[in-house]
Amino acid sequence: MTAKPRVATPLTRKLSRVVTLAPGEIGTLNNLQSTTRIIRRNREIITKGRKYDTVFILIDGASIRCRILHDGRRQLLNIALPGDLIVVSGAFSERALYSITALSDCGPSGTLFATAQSVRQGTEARRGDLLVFCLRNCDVRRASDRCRATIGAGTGRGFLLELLTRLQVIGLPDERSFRMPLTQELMGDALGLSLPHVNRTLRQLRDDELVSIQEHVAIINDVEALSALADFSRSYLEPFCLPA
Amino acid sequence: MTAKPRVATPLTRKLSRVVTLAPGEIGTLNNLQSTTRIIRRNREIITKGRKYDTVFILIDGASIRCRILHDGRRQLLNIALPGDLIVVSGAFSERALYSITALSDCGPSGTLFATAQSVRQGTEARRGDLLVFCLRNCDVRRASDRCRATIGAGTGRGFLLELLTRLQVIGLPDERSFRMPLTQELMGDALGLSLPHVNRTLRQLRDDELVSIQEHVAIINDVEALSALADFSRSYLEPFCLPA
DNA sequence: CGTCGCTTTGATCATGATCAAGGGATGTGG
DNA sequence: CCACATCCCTTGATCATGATCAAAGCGACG
Repeated sequence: MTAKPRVATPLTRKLSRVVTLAPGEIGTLNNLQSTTRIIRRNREIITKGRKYDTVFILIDGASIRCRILHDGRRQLLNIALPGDLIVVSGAFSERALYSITALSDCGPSGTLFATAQSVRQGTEARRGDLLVFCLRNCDVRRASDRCRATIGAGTGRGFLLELLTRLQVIGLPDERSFRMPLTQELMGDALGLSLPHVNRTLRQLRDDELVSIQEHVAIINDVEALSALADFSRSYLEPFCLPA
Repeated sequence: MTAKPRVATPLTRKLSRVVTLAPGEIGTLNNLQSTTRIIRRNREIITKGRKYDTVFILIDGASIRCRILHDGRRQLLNIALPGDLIVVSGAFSERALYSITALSDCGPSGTLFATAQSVRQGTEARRGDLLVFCLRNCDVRRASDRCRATIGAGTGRGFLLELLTRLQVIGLPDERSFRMPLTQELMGDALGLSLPHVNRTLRQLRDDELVSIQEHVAIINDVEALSALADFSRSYLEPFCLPA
């Protein structure tokens, strides 16, 4: 047993579910936090049409990728949480397809970034590629599961469960509550529902004592009942078992 | 057993949009067709919970990945067309999360499969990994765009455009028509709409002379008008430009 | 010839959008 | 310290979109 750096950052926690990380790799990946950028809340992390020479991984905070419909409505295409890939276009010499906006303020404990290039450094190159591929795989599963939240039963009621489960993977102090990064308006944009309707649904869930959101903190009182109501299964978050 | 290496298979066409393929690679990838499996229409290609030792790529035909909600409704999570990755769980020693069902009958010109393992063979290993990663990237974009079709404007009217565009990428004899692989019921399951409603929407589009579907052949009469109506942009299908 | 799978259409009902108004917290300038 | 502005949440009333229930048409095929 060696001297122990921080064992668990979001990125290493997430990857550990997917791959068996060597102790050395954990240290390397934890050091990614050094590559920081200052971005304010509601500012663009990535600008549509620009070229980036690296691949970005979100280390802390939350960000959204969205597009604007021609009638002015906004549509969230992705919500990134710590440990998630944000852009891979840098791996190809391609322009970013969408802008990406920070939901959290920046600063010492704010939204930080790492490049996949630096993920590759310190690990053998092919191994680094594999790690990025694993992250990308998570994206596919998540996007696919987004269909469930949107199309599926209990319209949108599984949304909070998705956030909870994703945050649990990367570590939560409390197993049933988390800080809600989205306003009700954004939840509507993510789910294709109107703001009043989101509000009423949450109100209903609160009345049923399943969920409460206060002061930007969501508390899931009855995960079981809500899962049944929303037809939610967390199987899509089950770890891969990669041969070390 | 055709001796002649066809220059353009769906897989190489699709990859060519994303990567610069070396002539030798094209030949190798075309030969993937040799690894065939016999699967009948409506039969499972992949069974949920089973383990597979390879990664599957769909060469011909169409297949769907779906889940059943507890009220019995069916929900399509993915529609795979030729050149698409079907399962990557084989790359990890993981069980398949969902079953996958063939939409087309099998046979000499039916649904064929290739393993990503064989994609790796004949190309340098890291290069092969990259190709698989590119395919996986396409999945992310597509799944992300699925949100558009589902949540976005013109509820479901962009669906036909998505299929058209994806099929154009891998090659179509006619630029505005294609063979429709889905029944109206399945379209409903994909979009979260009821069968009668899908039918009425199509009926409306036909009355407006934008789209007609007859004998399983869809004809898009006015791509421009339909794109505007559905808020469809095909930018997400723009090629990466990978440094050769 | 009858069954089956797929499409078509109608009538009614419910979910969720839209429009509208107000409330509470936080912040900012006078 | 107050006026006021802004952002976000809350709630009500009405309206439209799409679900549900029901029935029938229509090929294909054994």
